[in-house]
Amino acid sequence: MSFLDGLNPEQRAAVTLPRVSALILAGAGSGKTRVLTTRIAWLIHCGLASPHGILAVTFTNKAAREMLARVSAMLPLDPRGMWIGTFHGLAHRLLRIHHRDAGLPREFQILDSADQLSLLKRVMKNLNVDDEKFPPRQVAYYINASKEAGLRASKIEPSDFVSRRMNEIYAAYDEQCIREGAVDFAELLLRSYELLVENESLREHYRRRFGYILVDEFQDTNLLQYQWLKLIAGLGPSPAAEANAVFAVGDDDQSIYAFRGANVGNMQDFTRDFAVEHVVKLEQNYRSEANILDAANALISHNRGRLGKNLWTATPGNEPLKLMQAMNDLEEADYVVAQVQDLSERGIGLNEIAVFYRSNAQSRVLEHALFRAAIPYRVYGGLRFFERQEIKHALSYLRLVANADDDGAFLRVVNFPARGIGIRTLDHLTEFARHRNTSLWGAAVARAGVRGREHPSSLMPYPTSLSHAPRGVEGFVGLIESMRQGCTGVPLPEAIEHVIELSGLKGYYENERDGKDRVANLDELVSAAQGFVQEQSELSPENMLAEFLAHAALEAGEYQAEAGVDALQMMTVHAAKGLEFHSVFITGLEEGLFPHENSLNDPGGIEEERRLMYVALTRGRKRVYLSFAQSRLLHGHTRYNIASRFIREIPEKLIARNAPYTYNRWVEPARGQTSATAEADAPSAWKLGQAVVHSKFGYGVIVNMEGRGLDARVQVNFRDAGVKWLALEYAKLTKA
DNA sequence: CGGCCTTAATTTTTT
DNA sequence: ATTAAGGCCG
Repeated sequence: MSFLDGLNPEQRAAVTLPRVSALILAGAGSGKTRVLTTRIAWLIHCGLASPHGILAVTFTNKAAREMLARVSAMLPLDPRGMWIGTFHGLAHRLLRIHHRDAGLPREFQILDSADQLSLLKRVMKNLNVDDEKFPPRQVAYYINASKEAGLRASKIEPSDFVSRRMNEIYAAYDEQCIREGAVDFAELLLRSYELLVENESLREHYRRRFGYILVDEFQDTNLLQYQWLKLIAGLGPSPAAEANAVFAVGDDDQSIYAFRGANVGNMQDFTRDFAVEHVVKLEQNYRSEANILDAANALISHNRGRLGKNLWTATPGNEPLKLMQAMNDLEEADYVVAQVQDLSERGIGLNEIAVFYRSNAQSRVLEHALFRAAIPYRVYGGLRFFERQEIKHALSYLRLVANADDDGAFLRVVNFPARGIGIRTLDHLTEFARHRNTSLWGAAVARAGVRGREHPSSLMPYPTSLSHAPRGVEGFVGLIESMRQGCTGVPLPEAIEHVIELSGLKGYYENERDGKDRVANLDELVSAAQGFVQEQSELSPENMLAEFLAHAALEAGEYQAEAGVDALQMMTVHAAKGLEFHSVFITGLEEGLFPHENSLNDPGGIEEERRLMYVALTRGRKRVYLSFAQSRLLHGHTRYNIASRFIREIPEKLIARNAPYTYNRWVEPARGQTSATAEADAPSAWKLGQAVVHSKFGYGVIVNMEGRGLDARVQVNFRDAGVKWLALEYAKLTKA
């Protein structure tokens, strides 16, 4: 078979495995996606499975799209029979089909994280929870973690007063979700899981259907996702005699989502639960040149408890990694710009060059420098299209049209654009709604004295001219009613256009000083809907709106994808997973930033950061540039950092430095050097950013100072001992 | 009620 | 630095 050509023996073995469960340990750049897609093509080609019988789960929408594209390229078939998608996407698909069995309204909506938080805040306000003691974010975390552990509020035994209260909020939150017909991300998984647990015939149906299940990025699955898989594969409450074949592909060294519940342990559990006999290791890397791979291997060897895998390459290459020590973040950015220009002049396309950073906040300075140098760039991540406020507003109107009980959507747009509905009015509506156990919309309708949506014929007339948009609750109710009428039987893009116009959103932003982009985005939303309708042509028109709204929540989306434009690629390291580039810049390699300070506290945090660094390194094919800055403006204040430990964990012989080099002055003092005390130096000698040595804590950098003379204290960021305040009078501090 | 102002808090990563 | 929330005045 031609598509088996060019596979190495291990890849071929994996692709052609019989109908058994298997774990594929696929190192970075070892052809993982190729193996997955070829496996699907092979199964279908050999008649072992029909497209209908294949379930392929990926972690990102992008990966799902790519898989679909590559499979369709290999086989002349309509790929729509296959279920290929993300966990959330597939769970959503199940729930849409079986919404009745799952106890959900037909038009249920998906809450993204921001929606979830605002709903939660409302619930907490109702319960009079002190949000000082219970920060909504933490409560949200508790709820999500509980759901990911498969636990409903009723199943949790509170151990203390705090968790009792948390649990009360959790229960109230879920009730409110039901009332509004809203489902958050974790709920998609939990509810579809429960659907299958409780409904044996459904479970049997899907188990029989999906004889072959393939999972990408298995190391990133959480507990609930793994249970979900087991259920569909036939290892549920009433285990089938023979479980389905689960083909799990993963790399423990690239597990970078433990912070949100991913459980690498699933890999070991999997081999046990599915009695896996075939563990295939893909260890040949086809991506990076030897030096880069050596660096990555050396770095990751500092982690303990790995499954054990040794990546090698047949590609030679001794181009050293380049390391730049910059005075500050501006200089670092200039360095990146200069190097990018150099690469570009050598004929490397900008699309083939990527700049990575640990957190989104770091992109700003880089962007500024690139802009000045007139280098086109594209930033991935950051504010997503569907998360922009004007888009959220427009979607909220649509959500109200689809499902009037959506209080979140109601609150978002009831007074936007302003129509004279203030806090007082809303308090009344809220009170009324609570009293009558109805939604805010129900309360508004009652107050406006208009019949509900069951009787659209009794609409009050609504002016099409917007010169004097109706105000007050009546005006709003009339507006939504006429939107609802204007949207029925109309193609989705036109319906959206209608809503954007009628809501007054467009007019509002047209009159705003900086509203140009927002108007453009609203137009873009219509285009997005057009694209969506074309792609989803098999959907029935009445499902189209709900599906589009779900799509918006599930795929926050790279809609401004300017494919074809040659632009430098900028992204967080997380966003870089799965990609590869000719040249890669890893910036901000500083203690506290990368590894991030927040990761230092939790167990395994450093190892996850190291895996993140490993991912970053292994993205590069030919060249890797490392950089760090001694000082950096962050959150409006200058921070003084020392070089990341990850730099030291790469063998020196693989690195070329930008200057005679001192590792940010971590050089051991010459033997016998006199160690002066603090008092011996003039007070003015201590400056921010000064590198110092402490007899006990070792090497560090002064990051803060206060007081004078004998009272003077300095804050030092130590390489190994963390950040400490020291009294200069007593501390044995030496300039390094 | 609504807009404008000040103030405070926030920031790791994202499906 | 940016943004969310809170307070004040028209």
